[in-house]
Amino acid sequence: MKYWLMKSEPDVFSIDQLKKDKTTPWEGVRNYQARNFMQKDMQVGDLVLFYHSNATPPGVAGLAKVSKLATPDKLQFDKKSEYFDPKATKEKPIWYCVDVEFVEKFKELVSLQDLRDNEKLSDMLVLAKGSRLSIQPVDKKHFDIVKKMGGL
DNA sequence: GCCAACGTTGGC
DNA sequence: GCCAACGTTGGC
Repeated sequence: MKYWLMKSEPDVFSIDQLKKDKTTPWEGVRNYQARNFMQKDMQVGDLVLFYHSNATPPGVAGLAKVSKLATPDKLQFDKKSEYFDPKATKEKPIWYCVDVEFVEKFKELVSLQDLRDNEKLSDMLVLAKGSRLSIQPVDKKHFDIVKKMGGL
């Protein structure tokens, strides 16, 4: 069982939306490192810190879990989508996404500042300077602390 | 809206 | 393979 942090802009897709939808394909990732995590490392049941980026304030909003192994991201074939990739073919897809299922929303958002203020989290990837990766592995010890900070 | 940091592209 | 130019992310 592994642990992850996945970023989403709440204006685009929030944890409340995920709660409503129950599950969603994590489409639109167009970064190779992030794709590789989904395609190669994620297993069904892995737990996810659902992070709101570009928010006021930014931070971890709750928990989700991987509910389906990676399959080709269908938006890469959709000419009307902003995520269309002309180099991708059905035979040789380039982009993959897992399905993510709602688990629980935190009682209160654990803000980026809250994470920074906790010295036990000082080596968390999301706190590293210039860290833009939208999907990151998280140590179990960090996951447990953040979960507790979120009141779960 | 600004801009630092990082990723990608493409000419050579 | 190098690297300048460009594009994107995401905090502020």
